[in-house]
Amino acid sequence: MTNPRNDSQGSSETGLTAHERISQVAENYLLSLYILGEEGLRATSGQLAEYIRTIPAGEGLGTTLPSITGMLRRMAREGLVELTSTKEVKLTPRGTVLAEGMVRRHRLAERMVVDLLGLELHKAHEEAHRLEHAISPDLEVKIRERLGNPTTCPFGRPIPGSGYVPPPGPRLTLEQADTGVDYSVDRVPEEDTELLRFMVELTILPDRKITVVEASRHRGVITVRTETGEDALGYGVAARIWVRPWV
Amino acid sequence: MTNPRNDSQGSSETGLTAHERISQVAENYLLSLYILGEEGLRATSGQLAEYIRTIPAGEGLGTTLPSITGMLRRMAREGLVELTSTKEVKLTPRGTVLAEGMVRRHRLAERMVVDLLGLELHKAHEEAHRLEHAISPDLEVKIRERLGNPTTCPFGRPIPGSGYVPPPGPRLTLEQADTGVDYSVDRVPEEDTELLRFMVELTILPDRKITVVEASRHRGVITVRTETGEDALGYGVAARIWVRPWV
DNA sequence: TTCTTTAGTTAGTGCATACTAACTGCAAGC
DNA sequence: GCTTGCAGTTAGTATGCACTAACTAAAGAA
Repeated sequence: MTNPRNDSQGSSETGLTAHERISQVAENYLLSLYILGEEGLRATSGQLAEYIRTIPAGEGLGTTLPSITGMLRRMAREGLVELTSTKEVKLTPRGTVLAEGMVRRHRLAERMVVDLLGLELHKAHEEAHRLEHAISPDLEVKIRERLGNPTTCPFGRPIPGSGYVPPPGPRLTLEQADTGVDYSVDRVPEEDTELLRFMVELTILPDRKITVVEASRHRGVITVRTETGEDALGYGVAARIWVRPWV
Repeated sequence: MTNPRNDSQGSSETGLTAHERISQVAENYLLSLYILGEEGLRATSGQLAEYIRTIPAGEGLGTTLPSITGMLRRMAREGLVELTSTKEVKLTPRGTVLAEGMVRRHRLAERMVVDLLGLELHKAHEEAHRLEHAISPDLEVKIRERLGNPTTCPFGRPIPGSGYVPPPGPRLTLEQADTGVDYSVDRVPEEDTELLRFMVELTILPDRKITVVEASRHRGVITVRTETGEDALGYGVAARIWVRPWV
């Protein structure tokens, strides 16, 4: 058996972490399930497959439906998830705790590689997908301290357990935004490296100002103005960029 | 198959890294073999078992002789090692390159967690054993830059490919050191956390001054004076602390 | 209502990695 | 020169996690 280890690490701090030893594959599943939930998507095997496909961090894929069924069964056996009758996957309380830990470490890792190590933003997500498995409770505390207790990742998503408070005002996508109104970027997609490069260029980044200059629905193009210039986005892309009113 | 992936990352810098995708277990073996070589030990399965036992970073042990035999066979098949007739294990050129990479990342990780994240020294080795598997060529470059191209890990061991030049003068263990002469600590054992705590306390740390006050072979005790005080060490411990003449 | 499509499961396999138990082959003692 | 012991291998087995192929059930099209 590869799994059954009972470390008794136990982070000395907020008591957030249990840090049981589960496989990296299971860790990926937990993280994926958490994020699906966060995005309000139905957590089915199919969705899971889709999300897991975006994890490039190497290992041995695990992307076909049967692999997922099998893995979920194992995780259900371990008490990490429940398979509901409607073919949906639910995190158990225990699974939720572990999933939160993964997401927390993932987003802290993103912050660390960007803020502390100066990695280019578009590489942060992928790097974090490796590092998230390698951060112990002790190290997590140090990273958090060193970063000054950040509450979001560099893409604007909240770090679980960080005391994140959503900024006031409604959150909407750029697609839904009004023309001529100033918005603050809330969060941006993190996994599309090419898109990210472009967004860094145009400073479409969390907390930067953005204004829709023109939305041409029939052309499927939205023109935005940012601190650094003006450029056009497709509706599909615009729908994945979240903004909130500029204060 | 879990293995056969052909990433084409390729660090943009010194050309040190190929970064093929091999399993973490194989990575641990490579690292262990490299270090056995470095210590001048005969790299047999038994030695390997012993060293691997000191890797606490979790996974599924792998510590019995048969496991090691099997793993070595697989690695031989992959062209990472050669099993000589004398029951010794030799790294192939390819294995050597990969092993060096592992050791490099391991020691950079140690530096990072200590110098950049403020982790307590006695935890550094274990953390690095996790992180070493999660550092991509890109990230490695950033870490190295951020650390100012260190040439040794915090325990005084050279970082392969860093341009480390051994300091002048003979290197000897504290056990062999002359009484009353000033030495500079060269390297200290890294895996014994309790011992490390003590050494941190007494500043028996690389580049610090140390003097043997009294060596009492029959009692098996060596008394040393450091910048922070004076205390006694057993011969066994003293034999694992390397020093060089104080300049 | 029947047919087809789609999502998901079950069945059957393969490989990596771990283990225990039993064997071999050399070195050290007597 | 036998015997004992240790180091290491071989045999046999288990588990995790991946895959393909074949099945099923629900949803939509005809």
